[in-house]
Amino acid sequence: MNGTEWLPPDIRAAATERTLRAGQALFRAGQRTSGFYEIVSGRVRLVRVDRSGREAVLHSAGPGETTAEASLFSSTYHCDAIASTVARVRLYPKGPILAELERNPDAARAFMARLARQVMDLRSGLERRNIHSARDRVRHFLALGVGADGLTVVVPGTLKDLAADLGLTHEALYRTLARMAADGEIKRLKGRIGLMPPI
Amino acid sequence: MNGTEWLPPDIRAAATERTLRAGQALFRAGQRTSGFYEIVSGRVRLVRVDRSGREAVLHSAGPGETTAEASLFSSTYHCDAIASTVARVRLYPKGPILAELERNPDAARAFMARLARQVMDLRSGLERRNIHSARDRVRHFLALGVGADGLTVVVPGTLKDLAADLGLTHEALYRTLARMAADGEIKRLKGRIGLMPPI
DNA sequence: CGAGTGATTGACTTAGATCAATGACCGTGG
DNA sequence: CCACGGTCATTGATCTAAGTCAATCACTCG
Repeated sequence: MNGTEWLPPDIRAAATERTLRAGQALFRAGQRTSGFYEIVSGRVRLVRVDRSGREAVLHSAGPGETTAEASLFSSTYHCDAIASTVARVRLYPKGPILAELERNPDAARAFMARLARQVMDLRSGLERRNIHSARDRVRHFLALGVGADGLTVVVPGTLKDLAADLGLTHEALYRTLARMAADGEIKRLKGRIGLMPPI
Repeated sequence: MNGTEWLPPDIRAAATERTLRAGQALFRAGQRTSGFYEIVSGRVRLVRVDRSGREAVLHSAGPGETTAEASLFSSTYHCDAIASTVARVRLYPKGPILAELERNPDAARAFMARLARQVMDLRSGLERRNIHSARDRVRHFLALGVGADGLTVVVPGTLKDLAADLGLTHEALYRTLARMAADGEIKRLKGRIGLMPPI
């Protein structure tokens, strides 16, 4: 879902890489946009800083994720991008990308499909955050994550990562899973969670 | 930001409206996709139902919002759309829309820009939900919402709506705003919130 | 073999949810 | 014109789920 496989090879080749020190700015608000970025390693955050110096994080992207796609459609950046750690990023230059999207309907369609999918995923994430109970939040995740078998859900990465995704502390997630397992609602498997039919 | 102004007039004209009773399905998972919808009035939710009958809400859209955009790029729906209230919806038929996007680069670009912008907004929403303290969540909202003057933030709709947006109960929001005002961090204005420079 | 990280569980605290009541402000229909 | 029902805004009291701090075990990787 992440990554840039959807880009035609020639465009991908046109990308350039760059390394940032922790705290270094990738771009600043007001600067002319040069394209969007894929994070190769490390983390980069998009922040908006108010007059009083407080910063509000808009997005934080890690390896394999892309950031600042919207910059393709505006002439200047509207926020700062700062490396949170040492980071390696890959710039996909605006001009060639836009030209390709204009010329090649397949690329355009792929890009739109990708964006549409992202919108959906983000919406379900947001919807999930509206759920207050930890247990129901886990249930929501499980319901959306069931594989084709309808019986197991693969846990992407570590449980800690999942906890962050769900907006819970890892302790809260461990406890919730433990209780759900004790109640026979789920079964803990290696890297997966098994769903038990209710009664 | 919401709405469908970006669509060329001829396409907008091709849309058809339809009224749903509360609880009535707009479409079901597995059905062939016919296009995406704009909600004219009422609310429609996208839900995925697991074998055990529990439903997980993916998204809930109100007046002026669009839903199921991703269906443009897949042949069948992957979730159900159910009217939560009596609702009037407007269908933008897939075929003509896709054809237009293919033929007209400007429309395509507008569509992509719109999606990209949505992705950004949703990301900041998600980022905000990662903030635990109600006060910091409000600060995040304020920091992102400052108008050009850099001094006031317009509150879209009622405070209740805002509370839902922020993932707080309305009581919690009222209290937080009251405390922030008492501390001189903000000033309550009619339909807006004034920011006070720190000290 | 340590050092680092994930997984897990316990004890304690707190912020925010929940329940409840009140006043202000509509619009509207008799 | 005003009484009524509805919603928003606001504040108080109480409760609880989840956050925070802390300790332990298992594991993997140079």
